[in-house]
Amino acid sequence: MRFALCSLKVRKAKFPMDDELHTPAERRRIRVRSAILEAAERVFAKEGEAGLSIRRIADEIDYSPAAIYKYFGSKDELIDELKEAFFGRILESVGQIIDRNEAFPQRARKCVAGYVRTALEKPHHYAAAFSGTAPAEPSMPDVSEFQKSNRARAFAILTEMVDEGLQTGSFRSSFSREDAAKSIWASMHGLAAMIAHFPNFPSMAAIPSDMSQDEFIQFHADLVIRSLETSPGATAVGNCGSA
Amino acid sequence: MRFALCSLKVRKAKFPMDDELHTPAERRRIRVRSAILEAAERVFAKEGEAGLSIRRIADEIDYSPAAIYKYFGSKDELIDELKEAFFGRILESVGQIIDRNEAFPQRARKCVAGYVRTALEKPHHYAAAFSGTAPAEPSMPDVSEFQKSNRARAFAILTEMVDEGLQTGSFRSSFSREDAAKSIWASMHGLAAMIAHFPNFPSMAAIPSDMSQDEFIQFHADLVIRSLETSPGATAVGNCGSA
DNA sequence: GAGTGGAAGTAAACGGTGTTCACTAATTGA
DNA sequence: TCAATTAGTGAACACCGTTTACTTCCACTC
Repeated sequence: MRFALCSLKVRKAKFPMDDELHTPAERRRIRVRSAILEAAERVFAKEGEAGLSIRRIADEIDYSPAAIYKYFGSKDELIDELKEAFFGRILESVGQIIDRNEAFPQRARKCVAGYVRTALEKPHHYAAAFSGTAPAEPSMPDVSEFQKSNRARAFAILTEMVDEGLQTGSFRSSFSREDAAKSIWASMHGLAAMIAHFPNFPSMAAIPSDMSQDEFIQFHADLVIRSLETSPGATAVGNCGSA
Repeated sequence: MRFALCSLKVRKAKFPMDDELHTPAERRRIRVRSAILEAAERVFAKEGEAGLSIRRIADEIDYSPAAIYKYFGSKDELIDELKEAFFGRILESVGQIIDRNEAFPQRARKCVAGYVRTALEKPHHYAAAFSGTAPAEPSMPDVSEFQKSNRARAFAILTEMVDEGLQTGSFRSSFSREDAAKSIWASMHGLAAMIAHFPNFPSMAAIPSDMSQDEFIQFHADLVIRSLETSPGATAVGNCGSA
């Protein structure tokens, strides 16, 4: 009795939604799945993407490598989940900053600096999240699927912030909200990527800097916001408050 | 006769400097070495870092995989050389722009835009050049070694440009030349990395843009330079000349 | 409680990777 | 011409992601 009907994805049981997880089997499944992700997280943070292998994860939790494929379709799928969770953490951190009761341009600066700082709490993760030439279309099949991703939500937050800047007159009215937000994103991503790549940027071999990394992040954030401001004469550029 | 004296790197003959390459053996060695690099280049540009394997290169030039190790110490060493050559191309392109006879702020903008555009002629290369958490100290042992690298020379060019901006009064005098240059570098790297990762940035799933990619590069470059200007009132932001 | 269907988990294998080693073939210099 | 060095090779090692056939175990129905 070996018919191939419905043969694709026979093995991998579906992951129970988190609204209800009554049966012991489901609870157990969630526990094992989390253990895998946590082990992966551990290895990843310590040794980067290169050091992360299915066999290594399996070792870490005393499982066989094949067992992991009962919970994740592929290594990429597993790593994508790590990245998504990581972006969730950045999102949360930036969200906290943006919700604070503070005057606009200063809040915007802190928002940019906060993104970079949070991103760099796990340099390996950040580097990996943007590594390689990436998901053009196929991996993001559905529009609504993308809008639920933490990347997209982070971008939405950024756009709202730009909107506020435009409406309060802090930012030049000729800028489109989306394009300005994308430019900000590119600039702050650039610094984060730079530091993730050169661990002690802005200091580099033979080109030391008199700023600490944290001061430079603030400096860069000031400049990024300054580029959009209506009259950037008297901004905070130069004095580098760190929080 | 199997003493271990001087046993490290016995096999790999040293690569002849390019000042004199008289003997046929040396010429031949250079030819083979170049063939390897060209094959690697070919595969890399087409399939990215993931598709590049020693065996694949060997296939391409009808050699055995082991032969390649007579010319390169490791795969990483080979790839590093590809990256370095790639940065050389960016450097040359930006250098051409910066040498043109043109008014300052406009030239600076074109310089930034030029970096991004040239970087993206080979997206795979650019993504790879900054992939992973990178050479902290060990791979850049010598200061003078670093200063000869194309990365360092590119940075030097950027610093000179900032200097010009400071001296002509285009840029705010309170900025340090190095820090301003590093901020610019981070911002333009950010856009390049973004496009290398999302091939049709600034358009993304569900968030289209009314700008073409080239227009957006110009727009971003305008903003980056604007962030440093003394009085950025009447800059070119908005009108997106593409060359 | 017995039995059954399906999920959990595993050992072994497949085809791939970077790299090394012992070896032969070719080239060079004296 | 002969010795020494170099170029090049095939086979192997240790690893990788993934699949397959298999056993074990659990939950549910009769």
